[in-house]
Amino acid sequence: MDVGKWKSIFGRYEAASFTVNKRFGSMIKEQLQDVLTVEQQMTLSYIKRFGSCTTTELAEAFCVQKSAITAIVTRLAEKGYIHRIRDEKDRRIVYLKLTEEGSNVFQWGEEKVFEVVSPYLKMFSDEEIETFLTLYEKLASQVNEE
Amino acid sequence: MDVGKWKSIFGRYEAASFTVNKRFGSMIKEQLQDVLTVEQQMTLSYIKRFGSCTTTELAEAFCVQKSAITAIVTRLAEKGYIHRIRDEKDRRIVYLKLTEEGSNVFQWGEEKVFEVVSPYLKMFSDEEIETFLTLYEKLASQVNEE
DNA sequence: GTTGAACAGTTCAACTCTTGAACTAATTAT
DNA sequence: ATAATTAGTTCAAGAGTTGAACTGTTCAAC
Repeated sequence: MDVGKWKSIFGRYEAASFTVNKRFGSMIKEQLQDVLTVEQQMTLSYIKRFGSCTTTELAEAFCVQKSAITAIVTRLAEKGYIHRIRDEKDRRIVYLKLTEEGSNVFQWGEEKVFEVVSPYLKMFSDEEIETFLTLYEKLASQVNEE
Repeated sequence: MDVGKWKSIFGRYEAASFTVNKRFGSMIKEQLQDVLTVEQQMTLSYIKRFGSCTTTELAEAFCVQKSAITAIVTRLAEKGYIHRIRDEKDRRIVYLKLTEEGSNVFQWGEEKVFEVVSPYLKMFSDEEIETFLTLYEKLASQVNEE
């Protein structure tokens, strides 16, 4: 019931996320120049966080087909940012790890993204940012339960 | 000062937005089937909201080059969802309008997106959702000031 | 009035990302 | 041993994007 209320809330969410995503996306892309694409930076980030991971894991985390990950990883490997290492026990599995250079490039990119995003986060009061993040994280964890 | 605090806040924001964007994006894409892409739906949405608009306007709103908009609009026009109408006074300008069919398809798509997103918004209390949206909108408006 | 700058939009080649189907190779189940 | 499953890749096709070059139109300065 009260469909109108939810349509209105949905509309507000839609508008805010559209603006934030498009603007941040564009600014981040600009900062990463021709060194990395946004998807490539996120891929390095994921591998960095877990130390190493598989194509299948990345595909699930990014909500895409495995072949999409293969393409991204191949480009990153060609640039020398990623190693492919076969599991010795189960030789179907390929572990992805950052190279030294990949780790450095990721660090550089992460700093660029930080420089884009953090000025806007700093416009909030401590209480506001904590409240906002808590609710955003709640949304994320709910969306994450499939 | 206190760089660590902001790195931590940034990290939380990054993680939450990654999850929400990837999951919602994937679910919305699935719902829109082969009828519309997410970008196409957003394009119809923008035109619907303003009644009519130009390539330049869309390029600014979407933070992309005008040639990217031309490509999307061409595909939508080929499907019969958009009309291109030249301004009689300034013949450089092309107004984009939804056709009857375009309007219907947009309505259908918007309902699909609503069905994906609204269940998650409904998991929040009235107060939470209001707080969250207010802060998200504040972020959006700050990001929007170029 | 003519000329040149600016503007709106399109075209094109090149690239990234994505899907889905077909495939290889390895492991597991029956 | 055979069949099913799993991990990953390859490939063709299509969407979205950029940036440069282009058409056509308007406007400003001389």
